[in-house]
Amino acid sequence: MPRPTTPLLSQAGIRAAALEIIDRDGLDGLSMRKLATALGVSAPALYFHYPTKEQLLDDVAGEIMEKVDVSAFASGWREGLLSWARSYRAALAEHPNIVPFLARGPGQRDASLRRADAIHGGLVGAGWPAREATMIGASTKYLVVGAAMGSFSRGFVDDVQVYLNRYPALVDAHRLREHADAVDRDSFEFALTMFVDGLAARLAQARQASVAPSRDRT
Amino acid sequence: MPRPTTPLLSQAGIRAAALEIIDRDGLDGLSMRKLATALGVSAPALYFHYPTKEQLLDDVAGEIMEKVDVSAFASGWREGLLSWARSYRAALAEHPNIVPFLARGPGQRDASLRRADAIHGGLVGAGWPAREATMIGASTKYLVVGAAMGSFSRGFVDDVQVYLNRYPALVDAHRLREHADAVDRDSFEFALTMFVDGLAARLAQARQASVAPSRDRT
DNA sequence: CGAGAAACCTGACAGCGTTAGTTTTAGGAG
DNA sequence: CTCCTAAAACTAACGCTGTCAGGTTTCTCG
Repeated sequence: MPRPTTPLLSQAGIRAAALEIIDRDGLDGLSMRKLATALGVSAPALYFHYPTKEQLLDDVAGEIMEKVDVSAFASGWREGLLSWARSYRAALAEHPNIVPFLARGPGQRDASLRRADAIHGGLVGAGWPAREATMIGASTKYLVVGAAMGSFSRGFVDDVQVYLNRYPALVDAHRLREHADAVDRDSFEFALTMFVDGLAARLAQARQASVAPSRDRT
Repeated sequence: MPRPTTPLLSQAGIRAAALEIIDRDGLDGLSMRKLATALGVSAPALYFHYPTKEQLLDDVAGEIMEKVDVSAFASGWREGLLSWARSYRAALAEHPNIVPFLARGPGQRDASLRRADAIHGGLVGAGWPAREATMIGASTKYLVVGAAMGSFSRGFVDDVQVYLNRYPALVDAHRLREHADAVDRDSFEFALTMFVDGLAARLAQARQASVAPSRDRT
């Protein structure tokens, strides 16, 4: 019974089902056949709507990235950067299983470039040199992506004995696992604050230097 | 001709060959059959030395992490942190294709915990509260892992556009790559500096507060 | 009303990680 | 020196994967 009277599939529907499976079963848990079954369809039917699995994942990732907010640079570079970083992290934390995929592809889709442009422009507009604006953007992204992948706290085992005997500095670390998510969130916020504080100090110093230039060693 | 007079395989040899393929062909480019062929052996022979591909990759990753240096905390938390972060990044940058794999593994092997112990201990010994030491460790790892994921190839490409506009004659992938690497390296160093500066300011402030406590607004 | 494209189907291919069962050799026991 | 077990390789095969070819039905348009 091919060619149904009303189409069974759509790109949006495929994306939604794919993301659901990824969230539930992990990235490796998504296969085209399983996805097709979930949609009540045979696997090759998907290829009518998406040329390849990679393209599909690219689109899913793009959809997630839509929630990233780069609009707050209007209220200052600090606000813009914080808002960008937080919304970025929140978007990834909502679908952590897709993060490993982001490690791969070139992913320089159009929307991604537009975001990069908004960030860079916001920073330069606030007085940052272009070169440093690039580095700030890259740095912030490091933080977000690293935090999304890292999950530092999950690296600890739950066996207290191990720590007591062999890793004396980590005696309390076993507790980390219980509130792993909270630790990760706090650590990200901590890192972001430290980084932005460092930036602010640098910018203040640069401005002072440009007012009274070339006066080393007061 | 099974059971050769002298063993054809060893764990170390398998690891070395696997890493070579990963470096050359990427993580997806490594298959057990290809690895076996490269070693002049049939695929199932590998399973005599490694129970699973995941375990093999785990070991390869562990070998790479051996080069990470956590010894410099003896010279102060700042030196320790910088040395750890830089050697960590260097180790990952040398084999960028394996980084996506690290996204998975919780890395709770023995060596990994020993490193975590050294870092945490070094920070606490230098006067950081335990909770903040945890967050500093996590934050630094975020930075390193995020940077290792190659932000440039995968995101902040606007600078490439600038580069192309400025030097239109040099649409040379090689130079472009070099430039991208340089931006990544500089950005990492920048992020690390800003972060550590922020930390230093916080520690100084905390010490001052503990000397003259609860005196807001001088 | 006929043609062609759209949207599904079944069947198949090569490659994947891994298991089962076989074969030859090495190393130690009697 | 012989026998036996365990080691270290082999071939064959299973179920899974992403993807392609080709067939079938239905919708849309001239």
